[in-house]
Amino acid sequence: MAATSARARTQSDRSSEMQQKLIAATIQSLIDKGYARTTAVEVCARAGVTRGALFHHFESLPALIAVALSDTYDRLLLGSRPSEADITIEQWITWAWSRVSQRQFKAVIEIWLASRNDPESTADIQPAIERYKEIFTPSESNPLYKRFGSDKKAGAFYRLAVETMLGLALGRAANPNGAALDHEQIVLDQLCAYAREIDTQ
Amino acid sequence: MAATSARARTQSDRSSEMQQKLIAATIQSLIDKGYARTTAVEVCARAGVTRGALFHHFESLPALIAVALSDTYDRLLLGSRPSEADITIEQWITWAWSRVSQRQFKAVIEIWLASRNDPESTADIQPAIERYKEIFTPSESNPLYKRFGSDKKAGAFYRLAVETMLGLALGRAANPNGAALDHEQIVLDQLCAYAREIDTQ
DNA sequence: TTACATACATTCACGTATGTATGTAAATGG
DNA sequence: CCATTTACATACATACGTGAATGTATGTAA
Repeated sequence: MAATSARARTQSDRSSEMQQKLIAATIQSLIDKGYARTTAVEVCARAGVTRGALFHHFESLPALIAVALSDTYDRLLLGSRPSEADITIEQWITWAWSRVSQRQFKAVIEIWLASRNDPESTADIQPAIERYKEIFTPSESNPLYKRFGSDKKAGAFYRLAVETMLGLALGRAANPNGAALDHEQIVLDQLCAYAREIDTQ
Repeated sequence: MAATSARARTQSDRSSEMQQKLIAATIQSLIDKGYARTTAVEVCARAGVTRGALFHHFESLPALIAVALSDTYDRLLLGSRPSEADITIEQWITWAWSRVSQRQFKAVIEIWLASRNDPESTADIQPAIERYKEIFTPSESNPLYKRFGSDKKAGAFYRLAVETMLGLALGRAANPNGAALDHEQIVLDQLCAYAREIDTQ
């Protein structure tokens, strides 16, 4: 009953479905168990497959993690990017925090920190990390920054706001169940207050 | 030539010297190799002793890490706390960053994030983590906060500044050799600018 | 100097992770 | 419809980390 397209299950369908299952299981494992305990056994158990499937589609676990990171990147940050035309800094903060505060972002932080210490995986994962950082790193290729970067103070505040939100995200990641810090809203309100100062200037 | 007090090496001397050696090796391993690769084997190799020594003085590796964390806490943060009498917020930021920017702080972040995911160690380490957070968490027991917390805006900024510095510290920890981010100084300058606004109010 | 406690070193038994080699079922193409 | 490839599962070899058991050296008190 379930699969209406059950008959058209081509090889390439099986492949991409399996890969998506493994990617989802990887991210969830990173959130639940952290980087060190995200093993091939753990990921495959969550996906309901054997390690044979993983090693068929990916060269190694770090290779899978790298793909999972890029996938999360696209899904979380690029998909819903606000139009750069007439956005205020306050609106940008609201948008950015709505992304960074997602549970999936803990997976990103885990990878940032832990993969750096893992020589077996750093070669695979580092390129994906660099891609990730671009969106928050002001540069000419970043349309949002071009909007704010012209003004010196706005540019400095842009970078400050990013670091503040990363600090809050780190606090969530280090908290038992990823719960928000008590003073999270206070910090965000203060950040928005500073943003409005610049917006109304 | 080295040890002038070579003759007075009592048992308790040997113990505390060994414990200090193990603590130092643990912190350095956390900085160099991260939490997951800080094993009992690794720590003992750095300290130049066998695992027998470690397990003689500490119940387990997590227990040693917990002690190392508390030790770093005292050394890094409590030792040089500024006098709360007439400090400005800008001075406080300068002091706090001079602490958080130390390489040893990467060890703290590693523990914050990774030990949470390690059920074997969380019972040992969590109490030490709680101790750590107090100094940055505004509360009645925190003399620095009492100085700023009376003013609502100053209190909000205090918390914001902490999160911003933690974000910068995370960036350093995730960087190859713990190098500073390119825009670190820009963010700190902006933070100080906001601090002066409140100080001169 | 004898008797004991403390401080370590050595060894081994065990669990768990990785990578690979081999087997089998499901698609695809002639 | 059969040959071949693709997609997985199973089994095994290897490596590494932990913890406990046991052995040895060094300090300490009678």
